[in-house]
Formats: sequence, structure tokens, C-alpha cells
Amino acid sequence: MTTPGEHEALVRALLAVSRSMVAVAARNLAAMEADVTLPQYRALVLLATAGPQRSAGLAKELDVAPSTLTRMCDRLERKHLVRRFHRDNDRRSTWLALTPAGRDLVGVVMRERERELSAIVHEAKVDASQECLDLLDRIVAASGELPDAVWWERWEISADPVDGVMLP
Amino acid sequence: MTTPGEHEALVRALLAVSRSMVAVAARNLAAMEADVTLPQYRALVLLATAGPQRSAGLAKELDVAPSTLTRMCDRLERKHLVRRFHRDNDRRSTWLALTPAGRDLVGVVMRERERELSAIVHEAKVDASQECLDLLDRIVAASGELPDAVWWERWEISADPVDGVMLP
DNA sequence: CAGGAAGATTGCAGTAATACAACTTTCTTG
DNA sequence: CAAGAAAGTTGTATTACTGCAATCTTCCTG
Repeated sequence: MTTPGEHEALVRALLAVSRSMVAVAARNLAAMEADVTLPQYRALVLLATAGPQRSAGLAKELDVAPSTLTRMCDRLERKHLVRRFHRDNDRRSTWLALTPAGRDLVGVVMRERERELSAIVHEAKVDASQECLDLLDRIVAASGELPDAVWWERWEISADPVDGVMLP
Repeated sequence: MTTPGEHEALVRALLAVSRSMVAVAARNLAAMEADVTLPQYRALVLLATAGPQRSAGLAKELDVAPSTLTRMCDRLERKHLVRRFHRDNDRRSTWLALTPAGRDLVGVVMRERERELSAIVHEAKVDASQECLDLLDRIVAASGELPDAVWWERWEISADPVDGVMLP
């Protein structure tokens, strides 16, 4: 079990890690010059991991007003990164899904980030014991995020999954 | 030394960690409702860690045009989070520094993030061996970020350091 | 089927980010 | 000292984000 001191030490270490990872992600996304804004990119990532959504659901996850989301999706649709569709003969709810291009964009950004992390790990010359890997995995799980392997599975099927498994 | 397989495994684990930490930071900042935008917050953080800057230097670090930075600082100054001043009888360069309020804002956001990370660590029920802490520290160092203790030192003196040690 | 609820969009309005070009001031150098 | 470089600010314009209120379909329910 974790003693108070160990707990604090780990939290402090993670706070620094958090700053590192945020900086890496920010540089990474800026460098892509991907023609999407940060709010737009957040929407794309949500669609990649949580799958197609109703407009209202996505608005709630992004914590913006419905009208804000409508406008944002207008722009994303204009760029062919997202598409709208309907289901179950329900013409009220509009569903949103990534296009293959939208899926690819998220994948490219993530692959690039992976490349940067690889360089950092190389630079750090660290030895990753199983114990440390487990620790990282548990932190990820506790924060509510998906393990890497699962993340990529979700990503893989996130474009055009209408006949697939991601629709509830 | 790290074998190929271990390297890959660590990179993958870190990629997931990166997604976690970005999510935590995003939630965190959004929840603060701090009356600053993300670009503005990035500027404040840079001033907190790198100390007072010339306008051009900050613009370069943020990768925006000088005029963009001027306008942003107009807004930050209006909110009393940043102040402009001159040095060395040089009336061309304008320097930028945090006000105490600006410094506090950054500190509050970071403390809140620390609180969230503490909850996650608690939830994860992990045991942090010295080996794991060292690994995290080396990752942080390799990414060019400061260790937590140093970060807080910099933060501490970042407001009104004109007679202090942060000015080159 | 009629009334109302649900869901998204549109009208309207304000703020922010962003950059290019022109300009002002100030420093530096020949 | 004069010419020019350096640094920041202002003028101007575009795009995006954001939300509230009104509207328009569409679905549901009595």
C-alpha cells in the first residue's frame, strides 16, 4: 500500500509529467498545421474514441451549446472530416461520424506524437521494468482513459462504422 | 540498456499517459472558468516558468505574429494579469511580466490539477517505487521540462521579479 | 389527430485569435 | 549626425468560438 510520502512523491512526479505531456501534445498539434482548430480537433478525437454521436451528446461532452456544435460541424463537414447522418428513421437526431479523412487526421497526429515520445524515451535512456509499465497502465485506467491498444482499435473502426459495432 | 521491445512498450504506455494527462489538463482548465482563453493561459505559463520576456521572445515561443501578441497582452493587461515595463533605458523593447494576480492564477490552476492527480493516484492504488519515480523524472528531463520542485521555485518568484534573479 | 416535447438549426451579437502591411519611436552604426 | 535597422503598436480584415432566443421539423402522447 502507498504510504503518504510515496503518494505525494508520485503525485509531484506526475504533475511534472503532466506538464511535459501537455507541452509535447501542444507542440505536436501546432506543428501539424492541420487546418483544424483545437476545439475542432477535440471533437474529432471524441468521435474517434467514443464513436459516432448524436449532436447533443457531443455538445455535452465538449461542454458547449448545441448551436456552437452545429456551427463547428458545418465547418468540419465543409472540410470533409465529419459527416452527418440519420438512423432508425429518426429524422430529428442528427448523428455525427468521422469520415476516413477525419479518422486519418487523428491517426496522423497521434502517430506523430508517438514519434516524439519515442525520441524522448531514447533521449532519457531509461529502462522500463514491467513494474513501471504496470504503474503507468493503472494511472491511465484510473483516469478513465483507454489503454493504447484499445485506443487504436477504436480508432481503426471509427470511420464509417454505420454497419459496424460502434453504434448503440 | 533498453531493448527494442521494452522501448516500444514504454512508448505505447506513454502515449496513453499523454492522452490521460491532456484530458486531465483540459478538464481542469475548463473547470476553472478562469476568464482566460487557452492561448492566454499558455502565455501566462510561459511567463511563470521562463520569467519575464521581451514581447518578441514570447511571440516566438508561442509561434504567433508580434501583432497578435500585442493584442493578447492588451487583453491580459486589461485583466491585470500581466504588466509591461522597460529596462536598461531601452525604450524600444517592451518587457512582459506576470502580476501577482497572474502568478496566482497559474498557481491555482496547477494546484487544482495536482488535486485531481492525487485523486487518480489514490484511485489507482499504486505503489510508487523509487525506480518508477526515477523513470518519470528522466522522461520529464528528456522532454525539456523542469522537475516539479524547480517549477514551483520559478513560479514563486515570477511575479514582480524586476529586482530579482530572473532577469538576464 | 392535436398539442406538446425533443432535437437540431438559424438569426443575431459579441469577443478572441490571427496576420499582413503601414507606421512610430528608438537605437545603432558608419 | 544621418541612414537604416529594430521593436513594438495600429489599421484593417478574416475566421472561429460562443451563447441566447427564435424557429422549424419531427416525434410522441393523450
